[in-house]
Amino acid sequence: MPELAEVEWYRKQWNVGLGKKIVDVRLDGRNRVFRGTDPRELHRRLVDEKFLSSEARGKRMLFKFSSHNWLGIHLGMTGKIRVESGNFHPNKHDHLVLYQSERALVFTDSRQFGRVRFHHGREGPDWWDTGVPEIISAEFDQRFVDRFLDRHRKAPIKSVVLLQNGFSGIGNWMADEILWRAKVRPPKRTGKLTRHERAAIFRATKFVVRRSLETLGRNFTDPPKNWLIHQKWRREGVCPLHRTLLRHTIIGGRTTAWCPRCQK
DNA sequence: ACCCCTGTTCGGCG
DNA sequence: CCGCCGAACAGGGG
Repeated sequence: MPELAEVEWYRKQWNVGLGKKIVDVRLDGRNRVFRGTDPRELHRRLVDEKFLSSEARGKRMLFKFSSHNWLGIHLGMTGKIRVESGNFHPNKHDHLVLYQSERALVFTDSRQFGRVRFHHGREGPDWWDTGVPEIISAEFDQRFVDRFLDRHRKAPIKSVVLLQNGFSGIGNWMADEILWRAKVRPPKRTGKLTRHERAAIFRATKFVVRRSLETLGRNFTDPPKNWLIHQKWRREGVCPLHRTLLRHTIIGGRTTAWCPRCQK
């Protein structure tokens, strides 16, 4: 599921455990989700430490613990974060469980495309600061977008909006939502976009992200009824504007829905 | 049985 | 070396 707005919602699920100590950790270090990290160190260092804070950037999350311990989580396609009771017993896909006295903080991921990273150090993990601006920040402006688009002239715009180096946190449904709102055809080569279309893509990106954070990101409620996402997966999905039948294509290996009437 | 998938990474190709 | 694309990862759901 998770794109930036859902990630934000998942991140907050563990907030109920803020300020409380981790009393035990359960994990299977051989699991793929721990690739590139040392799960034994994670286990050893987190026990007895307090959960202090968390933050999200794009689709990534960072959880901070006392004594300079940091936990990074990426949910991949099917990852989820939730809270269970203190006597919770993990099931097959519950790859990481942080027990506190009153609850269990659980990371689960059936397909194991997600990832858990651990870092110990006063400075915080070097993999956290990528230099890519958050879409809601002021640094994500028209100039940044223009420069990014210029670097990918040959690719279809749909693929470019999915690149995390530029459009941090945008995933498949948000990309389609943005291009539909900007009235741009997803297969269009990025280098063929007019100045006007680039501006529309920039504005639509800001808008879709902001509104998604206010709905999905806040309490997992649906985005507005007149958004494309509600039609995109329907066999007979129609454009929310004037009920034209949507067209479906594969772009960059991803299912893409768009309105042949609105999008040029 | 078969095909689909809201993500990322890697190898091949041009 | 760079940019682009398809495959692979792994499992559940339609």
